[in-house]
Amino acid sequence: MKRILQNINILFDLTNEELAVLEQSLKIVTLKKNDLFLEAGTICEQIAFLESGCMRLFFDTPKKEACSDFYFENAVVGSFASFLNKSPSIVNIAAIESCELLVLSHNSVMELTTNYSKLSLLADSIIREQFLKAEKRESSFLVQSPEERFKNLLEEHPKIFKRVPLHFIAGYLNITPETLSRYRAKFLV
Amino acid sequence: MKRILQNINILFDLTNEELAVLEQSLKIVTLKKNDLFLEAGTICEQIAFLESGCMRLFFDTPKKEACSDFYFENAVVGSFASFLNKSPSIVNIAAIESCELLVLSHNSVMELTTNYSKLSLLADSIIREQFLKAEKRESSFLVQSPEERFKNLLEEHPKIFKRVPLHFIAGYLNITPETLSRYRAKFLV
DNA sequence: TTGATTTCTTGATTTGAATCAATTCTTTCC
DNA sequence: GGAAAGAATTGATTCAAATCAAGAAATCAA
Repeated sequence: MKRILQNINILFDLTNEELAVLEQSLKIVTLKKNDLFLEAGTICEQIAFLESGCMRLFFDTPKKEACSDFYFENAVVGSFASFLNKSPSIVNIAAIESCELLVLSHNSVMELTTNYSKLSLLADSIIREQFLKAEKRESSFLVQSPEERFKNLLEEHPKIFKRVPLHFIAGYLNITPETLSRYRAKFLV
Repeated sequence: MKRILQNINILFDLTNEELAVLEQSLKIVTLKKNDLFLEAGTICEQIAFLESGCMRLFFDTPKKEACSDFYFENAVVGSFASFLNKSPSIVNIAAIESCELLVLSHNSVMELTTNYSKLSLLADSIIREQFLKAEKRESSFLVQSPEERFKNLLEEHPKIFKRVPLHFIAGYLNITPETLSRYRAKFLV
């Protein structure tokens, strides 16, 4: 059984039936580096659990690609704004490394959450998590300086620097790669 | 009947029973200018519909209050992150003007959404809306310059400038009041 | 392996916004 | 109504990060 299913099972104590239907609904998808999971302008029709690899969410901009979020093993991947509203996405999501995803279609999600109460709890819990993340992210822009954001990321998620190209991290922090490079030199990373 | 209930009724075509239970659950609260609806560190135990007046959401920071969102008539007010997770809020919400609020407790929301399908749809729709808003807001920081954010706000929500003190707007745009003042002079507002 | 991209670093310069400071304009409320 | 507090403007200066510009290092592909 996939690691992600194990984790979900541990947290939500699924019945055999729930586990079975969830497993049947999940489609395994592999992406190569740089492959798009979601393209801005299209509707996010699916949500995925990231079994292995890492990905990034980014906005299109004239000059650069404004990287905005990273996903690692066990993350839930997708644009909830687009998925839930069935509206065109304003974000892209792409693989940074080769990735293995367990994908749920919109229909599957609806079916699973309406018919299985524990899966509905799982969905709720994922949604709740998103709200926390969004609030923290917004606060980071409003209350921290770029340098503070850098130090904070370094402290809380040092592994990101091992796996993600620095120019993506620069985008996430909303600074240029040059500035990130100087921060790194300054703090002896 | 309160305007907000009318609007909800129009959108969701409630039954008489639904309308009645919703109305019974709503508690009318009035706030004076600067009164707090939610204080950072406490759990957001209630969500409100703003019947009249306007409010702001802001983060605590050492120097300034980093204003982050505004609410006007018909808005849904609260920290979803704190409300849904029952976790301490990292945001404050306060009245900018005298406000009349229709308040729902956490229990009421749970009861209403589990027992009345149309009210559950209403809740879902509010949640969906939040995701769209959060994604747009994040994109504004990553893809727009401060000056572009200003011009955009001026174009899309000119009335904000009529009702909200400028230093709050400056916080929302993540610039100083001085800079906002100069933008205004530059664009002849 | 080597040549070619791409990524990262380092330096010099520019620039936009913050800061500091002073004044005017508005509210608020005794 | 007038004093006091708060909000907004305007100017001078500083500063942090962007930009511009090479190079170095690493990755990729032929």
